[in-house]
Formats: sequence, C-alpha cells, structure tokens
Amino acid sequence: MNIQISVQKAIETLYAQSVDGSQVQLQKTKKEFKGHLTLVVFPFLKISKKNPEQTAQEIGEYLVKNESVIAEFNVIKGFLNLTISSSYWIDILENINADKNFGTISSTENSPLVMIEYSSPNTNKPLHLGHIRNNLLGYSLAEIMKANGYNVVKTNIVNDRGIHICKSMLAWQKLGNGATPESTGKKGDHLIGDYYVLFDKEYKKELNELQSKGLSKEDAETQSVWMAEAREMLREWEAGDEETVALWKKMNSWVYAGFDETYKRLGVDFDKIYYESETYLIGKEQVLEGLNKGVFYKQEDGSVWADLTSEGLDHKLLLRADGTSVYMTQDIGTAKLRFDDYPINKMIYVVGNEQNYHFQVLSLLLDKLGFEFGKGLTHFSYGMVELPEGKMKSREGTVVDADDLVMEMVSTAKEVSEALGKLDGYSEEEANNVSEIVGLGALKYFILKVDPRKNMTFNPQESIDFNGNTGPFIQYTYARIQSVLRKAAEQGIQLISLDKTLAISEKEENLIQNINAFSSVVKEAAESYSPSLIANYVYELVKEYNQFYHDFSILREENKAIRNMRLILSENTGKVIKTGFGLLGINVPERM
RNA sequence: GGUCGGGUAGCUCAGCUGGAUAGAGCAACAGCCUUCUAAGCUGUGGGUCUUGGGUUCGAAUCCCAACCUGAUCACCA
Repeated sequence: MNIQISVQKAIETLYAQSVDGSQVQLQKTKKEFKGHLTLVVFPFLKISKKNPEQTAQEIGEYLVKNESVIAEFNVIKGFLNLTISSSYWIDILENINADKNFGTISSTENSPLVMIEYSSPNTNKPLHLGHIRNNLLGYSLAEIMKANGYNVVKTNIVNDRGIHICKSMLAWQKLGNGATPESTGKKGDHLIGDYYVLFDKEYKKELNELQSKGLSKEDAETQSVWMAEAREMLREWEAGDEETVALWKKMNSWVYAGFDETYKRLGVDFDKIYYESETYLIGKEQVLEGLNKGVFYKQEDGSVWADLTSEGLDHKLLLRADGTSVYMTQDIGTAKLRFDDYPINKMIYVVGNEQNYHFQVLSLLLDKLGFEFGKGLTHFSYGMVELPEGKMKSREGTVVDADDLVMEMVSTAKEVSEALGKLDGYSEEEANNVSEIVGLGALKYFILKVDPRKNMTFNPQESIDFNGNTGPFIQYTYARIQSVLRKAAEQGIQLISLDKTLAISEKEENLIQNINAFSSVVKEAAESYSPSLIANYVYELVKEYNQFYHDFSILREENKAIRNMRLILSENTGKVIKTGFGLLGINVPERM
C-alpha cells in the first residue's frame, strides 16, 4: 500500500545504503507525462554514483519487478514516472467507497482539546464584512480540527463593556423615546448601532458649537456634556448602579438576539460564550498577583507594567493609574477563566492581523504568569477584506453590513437562477432554500478560498458568477452528480461490486487518485490551519470530474461493470465535495 | 524610523517543507446542445514570478539587500 516505503526499500536494496524517508519525494506526475507518481532521483545520485537517467532506470526496473502495484515506468531526465496498476486504483476506490466518513477521523474522550476563539463582536455595532471573514475562518477551522480527531470548543468573547457601550446607552436614553426592536421592527444590533452613530453625531455637533465659540479642540472635548455623561455612565456601571446595569442588560439582550440571527444565517455557532464584563476583574487579579510575584512592576503614578525589553519588545501597560483594566488585562482574565473551565491543550485566537502585536505580547505575558499554554497559543491572523470600490471606512459610511450583504447575495442568487430557468417547477419554499444555499455558498467559498494572511478583495458579482472557481459552480457539479445517481436509481441500475480485472482509463485512475488525496489534504489543512487548502482542492477535483463526466456517457454505457464503476466514481466524488464543503461550512443542494 | 505580513497574466487568486515547459478563473477570441443538468466542455492569445545579488545539479519557492504596499508601535478595544 505505501509506495513511499517501497521506493525507499528499493533504493536501499539497490545501493546498499539507508536513506531518509524525507528524501523520497514522490509527487503527482504532471499532466503532460504518462504516469501517476513521480520520483525525483537527484537526491540519490550521490549513493548511486550514476547519472540521473541511469539511476532512475535502475530504480524503475527494480520496482516493476518487485512491486506488483507498479505497472510500468518511464524516465525523463532525473524524473522517474511510475504508473500504478489499475487493480490498485480499484482497490483504493473500493476502500473509499466502503468508508462512510472518508477523509475524517473521529475524536475520542482522550483526544487533545483545541479551543478556538472567533467572532469577538462589540455590542455597540452590527457585524460587518470583516466579521464575516472572521466567522467563516473560525468555524471552518473548527470543523477541520474536528475532522482530524481533535475535540474542539468553539468560543466567542463578547466585548460588552466600556465607554463605547455607554455611548449607545446614553443616546438611546436621551433621544430614543423608548424605542425597542419590536416597536421599530429593527434587529436589535442594528438599533443599538444606530444610537451609537447618533451619539457620535450629537457629540460632533456639540464640539463644532463649542469650537465656533472660540474654544480650542482640546478644550471643547473636555467641556463636552455628551462625553462627560458617557464617562459618568461608565463609572455608574462599574459601581454596579442598578438602573444603569438594568439598562445595559436590556440593551445587550437586544443586541445578542440580533447577533444570534446573523450567526444562525451564516451557519456558525459557539459552544461557550465569554463576556468581558465577567472576565476583566479576573484579569486584574492575575495582574496584581503577577505584581506580587515580581513579574510586573509599578510606576510612581500607580500604573502597572510589564517589562518585555529582554524579549525584544517594549514595556506594556497592564493597569492604569486609577486601577482600571486595559484590553490586555481582559484577555489575561479571559484566558485564565477558560483554562479553569476546560483542559485545553491548544488555544487558537482567530483575530485580525491588526492585533499581531497584541497576541505576541499576550503570549509572553501568559507565559510569565506561569500559564503553560502561553507560549503555545496560536494567533490565527487574517487580513482585511476590501471591496472593488475600495476600503471600508466607518467614518465614510462605507462599511458593508453583514446582514445586508447576506440578503443581497441570496437575492442575487435567486435572480440569476430564475433568469436561467433553474427554479422552474420549484415551489416558493424550495426556490428560497436553493437560493439561500447558493447565495451563502458563493460568499463563503469566495472568502475561504483565499489565503487568510492576505488582504483580499471581495467581489460580490464575481463570487456569484456561476462559472469558474466559485462556490455555486461546485455546488452545481454536486447537484448534477446527484441527478446522475437519481437517474440511475430510476432506471433500476444496481450497484454491483467492482471488478478488479476491469481495464480502466487513465482519466478514471486520475480521478481516483484525486479523490484519494482528500484525506491527506484534510490532514495538511489542520496542520497548517488552512481552510483555503480545502477550498482549492475541492475545486481541482470538481474540474477533473467535469472533464471525466463530459468524456463518458455514464448511463448509456453498455458494459455493466464499467457503468457501475463510473457511478461509484461519481458517488464518491460527490461524497468528497460534500465533506469538503462541510469543512468550510458550506451546504450543497441535492438539486438545483 | 522599529517590528510583522504581502508583491505571481489586464483583473481576482493558486503554487512557496527547492524539482520537469509557472497554473486556474474572470475578461477577449474560436468551436461544441435531438437524448443523462450547456450554471457545462474544448481550443487560442496573454508572464523579465517587483528588482539586484547569493546558496546548488536545479530557485516563484531558501538567504541577504533594495523598492512598492498593508498592519502595528505603550494607558482604544
């Protein structure tokens, strides 16, 4: 079964020297050459003491003679192209066919536990396009880790405290006239977001008025009544003032209901949600403990700092002079709470790349505080999403709202499908269902196929174009496969077992090879935290399947054994597409 | 200025643990539907892989430098 080891053995036998497994590079043979696997023989020239062609020839001859799975070989320069026997491919296909969960490993109680933090919204604004990338990456990463046998806890940290929340509360209190999501018909998060914007508007208006009276910008800011009231509200909140806390709870509950709706539609979820309002005090405790242990130091004004100069970084503030927490303090507290709650082996934070420095520091601080997980934490960093029109800027009102975008994607999917007559004969409900799957598939695939580290441009129109490297194209291929299988079933075609003596075509062998590669792709995706790897693999597979599909008339083939083989090939391609897309959090339609 | 990313076709992106003539899609052009989903398939054109050095049998890939670009740099989260 393991060709890598066969090759290794061949070389050792031929040249009477042991070779390191990593030197045996077997790669997929390029399309233009005959064969399935290619061995690069350059690394072995030293021990063979012969030129590349001769060495390759020798190894090839040995393999064909001694390994039944190697049917033939050819040599081009220093490359030994090996052709694997058809019966081997049929065996492989049979194994894949028998394996219901092909490509995935299930976890046990003893499997390592990975905690993945993602989403991390503020409660004063609705989710936007950047959050979408975050949510999709986080969810997909969790699915990929699960598929590799890890236990996964998906977590969310909600930033529910601070001056920004008070701004929304204040504007609502003063200008809201008791508006609620019910009375306005607005989603809670949007309603609160509106008041946050309103605060900003009123505050700016006030500043302008003060400045027109001759005050400097700084003086105007200190004299602002709006800002003073917001600060006062934060003080009341921290002091536990009943009325303030009640208002805060009420408004937050609206926001959470709004978020839940968005999460549900995006298809993401969490096992455990943490709130900064519950963790910032724990962070403070941890910092004070660190101070006692002498890990941190106090400045004259009473503020607490960490000295990271020996690690090549700077000094970092952990508690302000007035004893209040900063962002870092909260993250320390949250980490402490999480590790108390779960036996975490690995912590992954899905957070934008603007926080690279923050996580570098967090890792060091946790380590200094004696948390063993500190050093090993992973910041899964991703770049910004831009639109073809340019960057999103909240000041210019060019932020793309997550809910609006999803709605637009789904309605575009519907329009396009209708125009193509694809929804003819569908009930309204079925049509909406397919549009939902396709619209979201377009969005998700387009975002996930790009390397997370890169800044990317999301082009809604291109994403929902049903040609090319898009989600809908892959979904369509899946639906077509299901159609083929349905037709076969209608015609009463029974799947018989595979005939191992069957001569199968090169195209079929290549397709099997590609399907078989799925399990190693899943593994690699987990090792390199890379949803995009899965996405690009699935696309390659789909393209290859399409070529195969167009070359053969699958159902009208006379030979039963061949027809059967092709149906099984289709079925397993479908299986891999569905599983692969599942790892990306994308649904596939049974028909479209 | 310091630190960390990114720079591949007109556009959007793969490829990056070194391997053969650098790949897709979009856009452009030319073909393919009496019959299983044409939202498809086939073909053509399009590249100094930012630049310059280095490492070696071999570099888009590794190292160094420069240039361009993004993020970040202590009391925002």
